[in-house]
Amino acid sequence: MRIATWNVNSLNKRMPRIEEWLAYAEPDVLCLQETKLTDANFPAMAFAALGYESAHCGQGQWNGVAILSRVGLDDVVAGFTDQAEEEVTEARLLWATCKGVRVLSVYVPNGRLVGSEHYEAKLVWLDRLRRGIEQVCDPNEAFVMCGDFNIAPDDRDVWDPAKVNGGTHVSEPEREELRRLEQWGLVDVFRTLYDDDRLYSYWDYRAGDFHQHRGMRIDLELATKPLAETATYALIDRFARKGKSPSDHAPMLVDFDL
DNA sequence: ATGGTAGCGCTGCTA
Repeated sequence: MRIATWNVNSLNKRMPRIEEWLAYAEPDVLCLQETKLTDANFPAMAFAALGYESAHCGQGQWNGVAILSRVGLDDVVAGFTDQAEEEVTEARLLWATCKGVRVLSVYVPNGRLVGSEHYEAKLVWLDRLRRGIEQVCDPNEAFVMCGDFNIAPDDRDVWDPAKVNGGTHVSEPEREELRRLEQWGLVDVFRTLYDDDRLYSYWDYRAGDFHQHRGMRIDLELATKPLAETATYALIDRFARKGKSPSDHAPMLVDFDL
């Protein structure tokens, strides 16, 4: 079972590339972030024509998360576990079950500058999400949260920890939130397969960062141990970040032996 | 060359 995640930075702009990528990467499940669409404008029919059921949680101009699946898509819910659907104002969380695997598509707030109100809100947001996971999920079940965490787990996951984003994405309180998820029972699946540095998933559009390979690994799949132990292969597809009109993120996929 | 882009949507915000 191939489960992928991709911050597409506008589904409208990226649709041709996404359709091309679905055809050659053939994920069973694809989590999307930053669709920047309302639900009414989400192209469910186009995905259905490619064999994918889909669900979307959008607000329009910003954010927006989706899950595509060709192996079933059940129990779709948006938002925090302690939040009624009508209270979901920021479209950053979408849950579903795909062939027995609980999947969460997640777009963590950016945080902007360390110490800013946005940074503090990011930490509160992460804490609320983790507490919800601990209440609703079981570390012994098959569960994977996929998406743009806006946190680089380790210094080897960034080109220069002193120069990125005014300190966000690499600060200790943010990384502590990741470690709390790990303490509960989640595993950064990519790191069970690769130890190397300089394996990035995001490069700023500005200053030729992609071509200078000034990037960060902030797109993650965190899986419970029983699921993570079945992982046989992972790939951050840098090819999909090249060429005309790419997203600033590459897609990542993981093969689980299910 | 000491700044650089991209998307949304129409002015500046977000990343």
